[in-house]
Amino acid sequence: MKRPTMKDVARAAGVSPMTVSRAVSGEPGVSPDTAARVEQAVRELGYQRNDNARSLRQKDPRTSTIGLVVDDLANPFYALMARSVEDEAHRRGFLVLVGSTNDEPRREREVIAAFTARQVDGLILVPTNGGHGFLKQPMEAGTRVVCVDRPAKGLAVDTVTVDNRAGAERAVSHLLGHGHTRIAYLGDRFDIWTQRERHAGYLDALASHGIPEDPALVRHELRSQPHAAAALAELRALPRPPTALFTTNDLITIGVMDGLGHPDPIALVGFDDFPLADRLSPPLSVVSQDPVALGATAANLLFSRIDGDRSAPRSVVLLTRLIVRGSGAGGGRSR
Amino acid sequence: MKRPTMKDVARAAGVSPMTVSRAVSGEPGVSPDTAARVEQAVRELGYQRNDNARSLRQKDPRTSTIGLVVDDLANPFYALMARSVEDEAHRRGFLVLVGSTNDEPRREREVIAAFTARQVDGLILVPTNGGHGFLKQPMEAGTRVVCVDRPAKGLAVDTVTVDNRAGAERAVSHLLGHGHTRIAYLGDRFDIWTQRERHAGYLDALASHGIPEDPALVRHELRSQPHAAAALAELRALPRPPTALFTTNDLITIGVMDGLGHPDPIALVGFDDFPLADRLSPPLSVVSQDPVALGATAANLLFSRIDGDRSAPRSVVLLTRLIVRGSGAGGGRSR
DNA sequence: ATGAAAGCGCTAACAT
DNA sequence: ATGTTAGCGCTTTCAT
Repeated sequence: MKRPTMKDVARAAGVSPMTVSRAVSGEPGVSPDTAARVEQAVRELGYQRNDNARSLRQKDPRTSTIGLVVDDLANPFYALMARSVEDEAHRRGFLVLVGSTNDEPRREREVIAAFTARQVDGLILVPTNGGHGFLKQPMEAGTRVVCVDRPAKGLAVDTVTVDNRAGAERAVSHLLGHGHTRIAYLGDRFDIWTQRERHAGYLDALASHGIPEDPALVRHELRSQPHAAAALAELRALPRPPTALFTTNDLITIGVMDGLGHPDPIALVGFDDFPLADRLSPPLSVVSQDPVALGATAANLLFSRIDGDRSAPRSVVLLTRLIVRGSGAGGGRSR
Repeated sequence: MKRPTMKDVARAAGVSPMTVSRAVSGEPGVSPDTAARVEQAVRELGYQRNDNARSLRQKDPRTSTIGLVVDDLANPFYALMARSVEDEAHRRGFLVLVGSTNDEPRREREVIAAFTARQVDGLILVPTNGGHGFLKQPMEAGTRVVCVDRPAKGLAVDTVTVDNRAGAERAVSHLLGHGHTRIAYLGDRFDIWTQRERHAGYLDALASHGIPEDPALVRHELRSQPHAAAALAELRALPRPPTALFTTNDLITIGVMDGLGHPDPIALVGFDDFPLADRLSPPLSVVSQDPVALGATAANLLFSRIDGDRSAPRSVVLLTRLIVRGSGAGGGRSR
């Protein structure tokens, strides 16, 4: 039972393969009568056009396939983004190949190489911190690229991010506004661009309120919930412990939660909203970003490039939103 | 700047295209000296083999691409599954096309048709409730199919599920063991196989404890958190309200949470574990299933089929686990 | 409206 | 070890 080809359909319908091609692709120049006979043969044989072969020969060399390369598809944030990209692609008749990098430059390269070898028309990329020179030649050959969530150093392509720095600044200012002066920063890997931005926003807020930075209150490289919990315990053991916390992603926020109430209450604002954040005690105040909007914006940019837009690379910054729920007011001298 | 082909590389290296083919694919019969010259030309031109063209001509007609079709990629459960499938695929040098169906048979067909038109070697499918006759011809033509999370009615393929019925039975028995006799069932769309199974498990537990079923306590079609919350309110207004709840997915569990404490406390066991379920008040007792294991198992089955396994379709049932955290003990006469 | 010939980029099969 | 020929399934181009 091999896959039938146009030749088989042509034989069954008593026409030439070329006529089948036209009929199957809905092109003009086929009489209604012939079209019906072809359709009949297609149904009988269960014929389906081989789109790989098709795109090999077509004048317009598109495969109608894009690649989506994220840090980790299992991360709800990227899952939402992926779904959003998929919907935009589906609307346009495009398919989506997905790959996770684990933030490893080597795996990123492997995945992208496999994608371009399949002739994807474009790539939506959450870039790792590694170099991206390997993208130059595919891009010259026509592969369009859009970065999302973070920019790729030295890569001049459309990029969609959120205002990480301003969002962090607002979060920390909120804590400052409640009278806190000793605000700890709990962050993830500092080699991730978003983390550096959020740290800069933290410093911005302190500076604009005339609070000197205390290095003892800054922790980077918190890569898991236990790391975050341990960091909080250390901070608590300080001679002058913080009265408030700024956590830079949901994992850290959650990791730190259990230690919020005792011995003294500590205020908290976290980056990233997540389900149930409003139902915890205390309800968590967070900076929220919209992964669906990120994905849709990136996809729209990519498709306009695929459709021929050759203008200069654009940089789109989406806004974050501070959601005040209560955890930012507790602790400190305000209570 | 068109994409260079083997011909271009051949010219640059002063050899025939066939030699380039052999060199690039690492096949024997190329002198080290020639291989080096080819490699040099490849680098200079930024050549990359066109794998679509390759698979068109190869004896073994594989594309090393599989399709993953889920209900909704944004759902954390399927996102975890997808990541797990992707990892298995990556290990074997396969790529993954993804598509969401929204549980709509029509979109399922569209997505699968687009996948098979790209000659995917196999499909991992969370089937909708619609018919799957359209899969027959691709399968005869060599496309392997594995169902996951739920079976496809009338489709004889490998299927990986969890013991939904037994898991539900255990959950409800747990509540019965705490003295509850009026246990409500709050379920999602009854046309979803997993929901019917969980409902059957609910009835099993009642029956084995000699408790008659009370139709007033059974609610289906709860498709969102507000629906679930409203259903609980109605149940509470009953002359003889339930003292415990069995909820059949995380959305319903969460939707119902706010109404758990007042006016009377109600016990709860939910199907599906989710992040922070242990940190809510009360901590939620749940039946947990492992999406990563589901994905990995399905992928392994699929790849063994792709590798030539022609044995009869298998059905793999993974076990769920009852996680007792406290919410199952409250309410009822046990307090 | 239909078909024949050529060729997309690659590799199987058969030379040499 | 290397090259030549043919052809995968399709569409372009140019007939008719």
